[in-house]
Amino acid sequence: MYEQLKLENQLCFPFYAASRLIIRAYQKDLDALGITYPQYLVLMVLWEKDYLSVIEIGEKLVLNTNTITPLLKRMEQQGLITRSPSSKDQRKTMIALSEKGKAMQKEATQIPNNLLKRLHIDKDEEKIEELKRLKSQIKELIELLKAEGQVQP
Amino acid sequence: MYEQLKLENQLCFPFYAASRLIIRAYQKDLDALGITYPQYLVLMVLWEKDYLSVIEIGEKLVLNTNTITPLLKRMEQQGLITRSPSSKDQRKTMIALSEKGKAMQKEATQIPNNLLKRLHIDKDEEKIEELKRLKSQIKELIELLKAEGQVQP
DNA sequence: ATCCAATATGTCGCGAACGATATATTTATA
DNA sequence: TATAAATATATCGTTCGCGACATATTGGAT
Repeated sequence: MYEQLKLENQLCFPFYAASRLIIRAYQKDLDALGITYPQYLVLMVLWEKDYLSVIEIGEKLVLNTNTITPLLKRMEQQGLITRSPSSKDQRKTMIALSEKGKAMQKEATQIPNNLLKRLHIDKDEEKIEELKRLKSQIKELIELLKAEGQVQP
Repeated sequence: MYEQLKLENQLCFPFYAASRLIIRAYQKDLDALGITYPQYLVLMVLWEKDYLSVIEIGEKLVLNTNTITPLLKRMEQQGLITRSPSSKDQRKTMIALSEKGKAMQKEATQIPNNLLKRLHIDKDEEKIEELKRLKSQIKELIELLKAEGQVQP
């Protein structure tokens, strides 16, 4: 009984397990760059658009300042980024890529493809298309979850 | 340039974000029970099959002993489970549900459905079917990722 | 001008995750 | 039957995530 409480039948668990397994699969490449997975995410955000506030980065990664601030401080210590108050609004801490942080983009280009290689599907167009569709569906779910989270209690 | 490094185009990020958003959506129900999300997962494993070794639980949740041992100790302190060495193999620590842990199953039955309610799709058969298919696809990916992780370096 | 709510960031403490490593017990092998 | 290899668990240190709370700055409303 309580069929709905079997791990097998849960929606939540596959996401939890897949997320960690993907991060593990990335580990080797990230170790080579000397960064962690969340740090990699921050860099990706900044490679796309440099000079953002703490909260702007947080919005993109769905993370709060209590997670991001210490993360960014560690990245500053490693010389990947700089943190400086905005001249327009003294409350804001603006984040900018350092030369080291910028240079790392080139080294990181192969990381997404390496994951596909590790899964032996980098030549499998059909499988890659399937993953793209999967990604789109998950994005829809994310929007649904975000909307729910903003409902007033 | 470096189109493949946009957060938008990453496969990894949707899983990472979705996983955390789902856990957040569960939070209210878990708070009411006084447990965390990983603790909820451990309980689900034990509700399905009681009296398992640390490693057996770890295999189901894709977690190592360095994560699970402290987790189980906290659960023991809360009186949810008991930890005792196996008589057959003194190396094994066997985990069993306490009465409190067993009783919690009944209180937890509505948790999975509450998530669907929060997303306003609990009556939407079509959407639920879509999520089931999504779950199956993610499970396939998980198997692929697990197999990769076991390759000798 | 003054006060107040909103906004932006940071701090603190706890509970995961996980790599590296240690310890104890069992099993296999010489 | 010694002894090495395998197995099961635990410990330690670092980095997240995040709830709760504190601090500082800004933009309005009076």
